[in-house]
Amino acid sequence: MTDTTFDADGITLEKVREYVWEVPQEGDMRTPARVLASEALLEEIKEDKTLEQIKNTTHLPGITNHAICMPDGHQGYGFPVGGVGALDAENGCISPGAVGYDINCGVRMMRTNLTYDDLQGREEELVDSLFANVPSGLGGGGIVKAGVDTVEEILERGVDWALENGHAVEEDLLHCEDEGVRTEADASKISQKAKDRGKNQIGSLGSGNHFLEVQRVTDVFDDAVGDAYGLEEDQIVVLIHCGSRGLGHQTCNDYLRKIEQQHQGLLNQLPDKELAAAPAGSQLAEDYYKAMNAAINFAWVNRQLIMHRTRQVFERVFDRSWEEMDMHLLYDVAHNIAKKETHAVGVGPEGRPVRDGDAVEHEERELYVHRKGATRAFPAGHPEVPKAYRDVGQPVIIPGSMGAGSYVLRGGENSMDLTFGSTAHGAGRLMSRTQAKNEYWGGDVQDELEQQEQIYVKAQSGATVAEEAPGVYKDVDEVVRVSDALGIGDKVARTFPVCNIKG
DNA sequence: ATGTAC
Repeated sequence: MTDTTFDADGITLEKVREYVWEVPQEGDMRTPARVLASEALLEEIKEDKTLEQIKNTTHLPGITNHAICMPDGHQGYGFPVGGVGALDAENGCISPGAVGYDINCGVRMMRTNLTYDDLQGREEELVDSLFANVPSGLGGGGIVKAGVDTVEEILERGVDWALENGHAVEEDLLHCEDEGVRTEADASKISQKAKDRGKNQIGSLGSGNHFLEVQRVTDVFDDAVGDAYGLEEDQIVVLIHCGSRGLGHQTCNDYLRKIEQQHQGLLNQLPDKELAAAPAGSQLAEDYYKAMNAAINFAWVNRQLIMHRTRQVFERVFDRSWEEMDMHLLYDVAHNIAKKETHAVGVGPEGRPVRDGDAVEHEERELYVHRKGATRAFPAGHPEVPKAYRDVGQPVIIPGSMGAGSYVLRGGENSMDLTFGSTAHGAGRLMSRTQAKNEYWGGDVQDELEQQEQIYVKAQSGATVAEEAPGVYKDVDEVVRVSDALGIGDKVARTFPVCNIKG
């Protein structure tokens, strides 16, 4: 390691500038790979296959500018969790592994006008009531029990279905990425098996790192943006982190197998089978995109039902209407998706995308922006930022571990130039689930959190608590510090857990 | 992440 390079066991990164590192283009790489991280985070990132994977990603046809690894990057299926890959939507490809198994895993934050004082002494009652009323854990059981026809409606209509069926109010849609619906969804592109898995899971948290957390706002770093978001110190908020459950998982699996079979030519060009991709314009690329959009809609309805049920739980516990408690959706943002987006891309003399320094002009290009474990972070003024937040930028919600709290950021000024409008999505794991279960015991973790931090955790399984112990995660403060310093997602507020329910 | 294994 020198001032300008970082040696990571066989892969040498060159420092472009503070927090920007590059794996130079070589061999069959189509572009360089970039890692946005501090030296401290790089020391952790280099411990697994993250760097190799982000390098592999640059082999995908149509990769534009560079494959990008976020400060919270870690190893995933083929493509790192914490990766952004913008692939040309005309001449490139789309890759299910670069979206992730949990299609539209994401987070939403709901505000309240309660303060920490209002809750103290009632944490147990609240956590018990949430746990009893919000389905969680592996397998079936959701807030809505329905048939496949209902699933199909949800797949195509997204949160609009929830609105029509009394699980949402109009404003909920406005404060959701894409207003809670991907219109290019087609339920007929989702397998019967996936729909069958989904029909018993409409409105359910799931397991693993998914949770519902009641939190208090401990810091507001930017008063003006905090104001626009309706956040102030000591306020109680609710954070919901979950995805598309078995339906999304099945959909990812279905299309990976089909793409592996039908696009072997492309597969053979790639260094890792897990990056299997369908060429833009192919039938499977179109089908996967429509299916993925449908699974995205399912996940938004899932988070919506859980949020609305949480309003009802608060109504019972605090004996007031949710409107009186000001329980409005701040924002819902996905962190496992791909989307056709138009971005300004540097183009060389032959009209092909080139690195910015070599560009003779910039052109608007349509790209499949894959964000896997990465959050959209559009800056102020972007037309896709809801009107209420347009002047300050899109809210970005970064969940931390259950002992460390979470952050609210706003899309930064540099995000469009550096990351196709994206930033990190969380703390990132430090150790595997298996390793975590050897290091921790769920009951001990729970007792310690309650006694030392006054955090009340209730889970279906002790193993899940061990797997999610605060110590298995990277330092979320450092991840957010780097995002803020790069100007891709700026710090707005920090929260700390009060009650947490999980699978 | 996931009815935690093709």
